[in-house]
Amino acid sequence: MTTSQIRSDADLAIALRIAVGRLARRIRAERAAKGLPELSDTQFAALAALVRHTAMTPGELAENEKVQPPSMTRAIAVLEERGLLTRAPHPRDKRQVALTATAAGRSLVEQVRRLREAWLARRLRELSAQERSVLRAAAPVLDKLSQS
Amino acid sequence: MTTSQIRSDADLAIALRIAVGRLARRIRAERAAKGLPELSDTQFAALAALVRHTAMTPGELAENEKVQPPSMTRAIAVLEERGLLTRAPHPRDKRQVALTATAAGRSLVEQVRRLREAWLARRLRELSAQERSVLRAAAPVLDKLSQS
DNA sequence: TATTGTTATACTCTATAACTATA
DNA sequence: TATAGTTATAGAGTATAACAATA
Repeated sequence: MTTSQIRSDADLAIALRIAVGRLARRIRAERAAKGLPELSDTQFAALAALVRHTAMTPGELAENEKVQPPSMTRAIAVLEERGLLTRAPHPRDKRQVALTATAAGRSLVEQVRRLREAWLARRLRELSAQERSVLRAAAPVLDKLSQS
Repeated sequence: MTTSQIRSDADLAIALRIAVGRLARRIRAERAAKGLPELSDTQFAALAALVRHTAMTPGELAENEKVQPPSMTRAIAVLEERGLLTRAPHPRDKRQVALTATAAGRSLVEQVRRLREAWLARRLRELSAQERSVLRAAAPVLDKLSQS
């Protein structure tokens, strides 16, 4: 089927699955391209979470990224070696550790995001004004879908 | 920023990046959920390519999925062990191998797709008719974006 | 006793290099 | 000589199980 023949919700689901999957892969591919430090998905996701929520613990990060605690331990070790995060004692619980992104860590997350967004913004400029306005209307709906 | 305040193309790029990335992860997560045979991304992508284009060679599959030939050799070996594809001599070139998905392979690819689309179709039914029509208009534009 | 985090160990996936068979 | 595919081997990432420190 082609996307110009979307009738039922089932057809819409198929068209969205294909387009969203391919677009997400294309956006993700922009990370590796530009000589930035290579981080795995888990490492990057953990660092991005720390940029957003400061002083998270390894357990919270593991839960957040749906990996097992030992996997997060390893990811954190790599990020610490590269100076992208620091550890501090947890204020109340001596078993836990409070992690914080360094300035270098925050900067790296921003650079990667800018790369991805720049690629997408270039593609958007190649669309017609009408196509862009369709996407502008769709963005909040896609966001809602993604949160369900 | 929230998606209700999308003004510039840069803002639109940010909103789309976030929503598309999250939605793609959510759709992909439906594969593992339901007791189907576990296949890696490369294995599944190779099998899906064989469902679409019959009698591909290992080299074509490797090129198609952007992996090195030895990685595809391994993926093919797993798919063959599980009875999801079969090998045949290449008609002209004895160095090459012609691969074909078995009935079981085709069936598995369809089941995984149905799972993902069913999840998405359920989410779509929770939207208003107007939201669905916005997505219906956006699907071809997203498709075009993803192909650039 | 339960929980947080780490270490030990094994499995999977991918890559590069070397090899075999065919063109 | 060059090409298609495979085998050998190593590196990165994740998981389960076992352990130490703390609650």
